[in-house]
Order: sequence, then C-alpha cells, then structure tokens
Amino acid sequence: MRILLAEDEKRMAAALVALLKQEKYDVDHMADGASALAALESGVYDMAVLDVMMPEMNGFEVARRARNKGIKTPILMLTAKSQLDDKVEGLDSGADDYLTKPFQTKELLARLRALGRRSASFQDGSLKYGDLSLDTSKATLTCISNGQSVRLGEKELRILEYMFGNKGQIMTREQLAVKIWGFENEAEYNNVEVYMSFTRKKLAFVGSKVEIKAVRGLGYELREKNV
Amino acid sequence: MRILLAEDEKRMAAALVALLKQEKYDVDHMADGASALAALESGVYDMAVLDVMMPEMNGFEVARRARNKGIKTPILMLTAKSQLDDKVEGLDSGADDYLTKPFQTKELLARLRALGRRSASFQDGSLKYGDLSLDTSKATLTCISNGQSVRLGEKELRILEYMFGNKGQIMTREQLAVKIWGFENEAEYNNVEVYMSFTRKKLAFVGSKVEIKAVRGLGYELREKNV
DNA sequence: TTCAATCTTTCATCAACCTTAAAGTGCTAT
DNA sequence: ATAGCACTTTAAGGTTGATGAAAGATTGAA
Repeated sequence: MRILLAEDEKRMAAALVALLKQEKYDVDHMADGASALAALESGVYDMAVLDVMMPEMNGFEVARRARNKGIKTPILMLTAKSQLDDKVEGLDSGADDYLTKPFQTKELLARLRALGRRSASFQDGSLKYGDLSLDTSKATLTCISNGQSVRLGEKELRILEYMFGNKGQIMTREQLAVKIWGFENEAEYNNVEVYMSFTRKKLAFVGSKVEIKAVRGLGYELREKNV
Repeated sequence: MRILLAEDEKRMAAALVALLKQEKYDVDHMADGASALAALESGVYDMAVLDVMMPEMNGFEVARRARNKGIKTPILMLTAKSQLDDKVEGLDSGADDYLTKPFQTKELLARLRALGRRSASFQDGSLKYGDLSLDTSKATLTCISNGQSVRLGEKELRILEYMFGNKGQIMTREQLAVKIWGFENEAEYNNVEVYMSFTRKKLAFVGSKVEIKAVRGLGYELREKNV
C-alpha cells in the first residue's frame, strides 16, 4: 500500500513518515502542493494524506485539481483548524476524509485503514510488474519509484500488456508475432525485434529496474535487473 | 442516490429523514440493527448511515457483518460518544466515515457528498474538466476562465458528457460509436471523426485550454494543452 | 575467429485521421 | 403547406506519423 504524504512542516513530516513506515506502508513525502499534485497525477498511489496549509498550492486546491483530472485516489485532508466550514470545503474539494490536528495516531491509522479498504475496489485496470505500473486505459507506463511516465504506442502497449500477463514466462517471437501482428511467416519476425527495441527505450526512459531480456534461441523475458 | 438510515431514536430519525429528503436523497429508515443489516444486504443502497446504539444489533456489528458478506456500500457511522476507541472501532468494523453527535447538518451533508461522489460522477448537474464546465441540462459548454459559452448539439453534448465522465482515459472510436450512435459496424466510424471535428471547433470557440487529442490506433483523449 | 542470432537505425509508405462541403432530415413559425 | 433553421449524415480529398521493411552493427556461442 503506497501513500503520498504532502506536509511542509519538517518535524511533522518526519514523524508521520516514521509512523507510516512502521505500519508497513510505502511512503513518499512531498513538501509543497505543486509537487504533491504532480506526484498524485502519476496515479501510482493507493492513498494520499494532504496537509491543507502548504506553500505553492494548498491541500484543497491539490484535491480539486486532482479530481478534476480524473484522479480517484482516496485523499485524507489534514488541518490545524477545526472550523466547520473548513471541513465542508475539505470534503467538497474532493477529499474522502478530514482530520484535525492535533490528532492521535491511532485515529489517523484507523482512518487510513478505512480509506485503504476502499481503494482496493477502485483500482482501475492497471497491471504491475516490479517497479512498473501499466495503465492500459491511458496507454501509459509509469515507474512507481520515481513517478516518471511515458505514453506508449499501440504495439508497445500490447507487447507489455501481453508480457505483464504472462509473468516469468519466456515469450517466443512466434507467440508475439501471432498475438500482436497476426503474422504467420517467419519473414516478419524482425518486426518483433524492432518493437522490442522501442519498448526497451521506454523502459529506460522511465528509469525502471525492469528490463526485457532476450533469451537466445527461445525468445524474450521480462525481469528485474540484478542489483 | 438511495440512502439507508438506521436510527432507533424516533425524534432523531424523523429529523434526519426530513433533512435527507430535502437534499433530494431517497431515504429508507430502519429502527433496529437486524433490519438494517437485512436491508443493506439487498444491495440497493448507494450509502448507509448507521447509528451505533441500536436494539437487536449495534452499528459496529451491522457494519462488520455486512463487510463480511462482501457488501461494499459506503457506511457513515453515527454516535453519541466521542471516545477515540469508539472511532477506531467504528472505522475498523468497516465503516468509511465516522461522525459524533451532536453534529451540524452541514458537516453531515458534506461527508455524505464525499461518500456519494464515487458512485455519481456529477454533483450539481454540471461536469467539469480543466477550465471547462459542461451543463448537461442546458446543453451548454462554458469556459470558466473567460465566461465564454456555446450551445452544443445533441451529439456534441453526449461526446463531451461521455468523455468528462471517463476523465484521463482514452476512449476508442468503437466505444463512442456504440455509446452515442448505437453503431455496430466500422463503416460509420467516420461519423465519430466528423463530430470530433465539430466538437473541437466549439472547444476552440470558447477559448478553452482543453483539447481533444487523437491517439493513433487507440482513440481519443481529453487533455489540457501544455503551456 | 566465425557466423547466426539479435539489435538498432533509418525512412518511404499508407492506413489512420482530419476537414470541408453538400445533401439529408426533421422541427418550428409563418 | 412551406420556408427556414439546426442538426446530422455522407462523401471525398487532404494530411500525418506510426509502421514495417531493409540494411548494417553488435553480440555471444561454438
């Protein structure tokens, strides 16, 4: 479960990161609204905790813009004030829950569990492998560890879709040629190689640890580069 | 939007029913936990408001059992006590949100909107994307940043309505042809293209930053022009 | 070292996509 | 009725960029 934490106050941020990590969440921390929005848009987070008061862009605005772009990630808004109107604005800006500082960690964790339960059912058709997330409905490949993403062409998309769906297996040229191009004769296998080359470039571009390895005489395999 | 209200105290129940109906929700009221659970299991509700203290079975138990049976309906828990442990138990029992009595109706309504947002894509009859606002009841598209607006034809309206409702995704010609025209055969896909052209003109007319981008081999995508 | 397997780059082509114009359809006001 | 209007469909020609073929470079097994 991957959480985006947006909080500018250093002490608070450090404490929250520590707390969340201890609870086995993967946490990424952003210190201002603009970067938080950018990170959210990558679509790799299962939920987000946003502080309202932040430089660049406040939490409400981040939520509003993210929702406006179709990002459905559950958001928990965090604020110092406990005014009713703040709560209402928070929730109407697109947040799913609202918590007032100071709060007890027990309550924060309970609310996160509640949000997380829901996010499971809202995962769209995105496939994962290693540090990669492939969103077929957006034709986009993103690297979870750094948020970088690329647009894929139709062939590239179908290659990755096929390989993600057959993890650990070695795909032969023939399988790929038939599945993706509908080719029958060996003559056209070079196409597979060409597109493997294109696809590898995209993997490198997003900075993924995953690579497409050729297995001589057999075909191609998706695997994580050894450290 | 259909809400299940489970509350045993008559006066409170009556007030809530009145409030919710006024907000145009369809409300069904149950006075004890057992009937609330039975009602929830029917699966017809978009959300549920459960009082914790109820005869037969308390709210926590109703939530827990419903979740156990795979019911995913969003639940808002209502209670007189404000103990932290209560909140934690409430959320962990499967509730999505938790509100302590006494509460202000504004907050209750905001929280319900937050819960209901997932099932309904539009709140006030107008869909938004980027600097655009689409009023479906008036068949009007307006650009928020300059107030300029245009009248849309039925097809244009339905194209935008569909695309606004599936933000961030790439819509295929086929999806659009089937959804909007009821076409089955590829021959008529040119219609989609023609209407995309018309619709683009309207986007340009109102001076929006949003554009309809074709994604070769895949379909169309709504996005904001890069600065 | 050899050579077959695999990789990469390049580039003309053509399907995919765009636009415009004209004809068709159905509604409303006169 | 009929003209005018708004919207839709059909058709045809124009544009464009992903695609696949070709060719040369690189790799690794024997």
